[in-house]
Amino acid sequence: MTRTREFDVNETLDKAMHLFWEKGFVETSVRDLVKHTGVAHAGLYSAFGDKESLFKAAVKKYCLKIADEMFGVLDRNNAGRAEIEYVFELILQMNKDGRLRHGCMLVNTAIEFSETDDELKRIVLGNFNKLKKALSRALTHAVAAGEVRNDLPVKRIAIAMATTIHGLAALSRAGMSFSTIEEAILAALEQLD
Amino acid sequence: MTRTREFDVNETLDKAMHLFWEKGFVETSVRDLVKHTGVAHAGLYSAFGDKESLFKAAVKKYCLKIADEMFGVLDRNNAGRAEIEYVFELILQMNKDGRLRHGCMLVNTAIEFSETDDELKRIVLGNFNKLKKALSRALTHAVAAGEVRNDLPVKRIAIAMATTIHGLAALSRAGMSFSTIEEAILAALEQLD
DNA sequence: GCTATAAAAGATCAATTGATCTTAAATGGA
DNA sequence: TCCATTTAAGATCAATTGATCTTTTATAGC
Repeated sequence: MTRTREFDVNETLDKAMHLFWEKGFVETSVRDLVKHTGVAHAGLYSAFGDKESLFKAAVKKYCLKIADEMFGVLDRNNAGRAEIEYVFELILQMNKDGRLRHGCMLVNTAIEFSETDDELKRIVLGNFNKLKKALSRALTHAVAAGEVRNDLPVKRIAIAMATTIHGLAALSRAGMSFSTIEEAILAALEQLD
Repeated sequence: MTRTREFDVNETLDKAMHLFWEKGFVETSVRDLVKHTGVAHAGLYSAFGDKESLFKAAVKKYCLKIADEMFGVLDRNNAGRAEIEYVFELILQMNKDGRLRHGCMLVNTAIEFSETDDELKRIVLGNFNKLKKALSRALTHAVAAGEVRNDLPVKRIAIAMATTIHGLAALSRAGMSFSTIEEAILAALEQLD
């Protein structure tokens, strides 16, 4: 009884996410979004509400798609040292192939928004804590399995690693050299021995 | 033979710097600057040029005033472990008393600008490298003086510490808890033993 | 085929932006 | 005292913003 939508909502959200990831919220105009997604102004508004709602949907999609892709491996039942090393290896690889060229959308959002939007602040802090806990679990397993030094202060190292990862996100966006990124990652892993 | 300026240029730049530090470039309007500095629109333009020039002057002032205040101690002739510990202690203190509430202006600028403005990108990367080199020098002295483990990989740990400091800047702005900041700092210092 | 409905397209709105222009006030040497 | 010059104040400009409104097009049940 009604005209069918011609664009794919999920695909459009994905394109919007990448544009917001690159340019942030205020520097991305609705016209930019129209051009980049190929969806008309009214189409975006009917599907996602206003620009702010679209941005928040994009951030949530980033958490599910990108952050989970990067750190989901830590949630495996008996994730240990190998999974932690895999995460840092992946960060290195993503730096090399350009996937972290724009940094981390959550860190970018923290800088742009955490002082003015409580929901976004909660999302950013929540994801840091999620990463911290996942690292803690994996480190605990690693200690039990004798894969790391046995006096390792698990919670402290988990926080240090999560902090390093967030620092690397900022440095990646800033265009830091690959070799510097690599050194920071090697130092993070050497804390385990 | 001419009317004297009624406002102090340095003081005005300082006020503008703090507003830009808090809100970033695009979210700070010229009207905000007029209100916050108490200097009329034309006064700002005659003294600093356009908004972009004022922002860059503010970033350079931040480097000289804030960054030097935080890390200048590392440039002392024989800075060693004590000076490194002082820097991290200062970061902790500045988190506690709110001076890092808005994060680090250089990290904020990196996120907002390093993809679109080469001069600002150079300034941000240059300051990272300056910090890295200062830490390297101090670590080298610390190794020579036997203040840290003697197999310490100086360059790598310097990069790791600088990365941690940049991560802490992002987390501070994001409103991370004081205890988490403290744990990250303790982990950074424990790498020395 | 007809009609009610919703999507697509893009014109248009008021508000805000950075920047400029106009006017009035203040200064200090002649 | 007077005038050339610079500053201060703020009105104003064109451009851009997010959002809405209007018109056209496509759809699916009858």
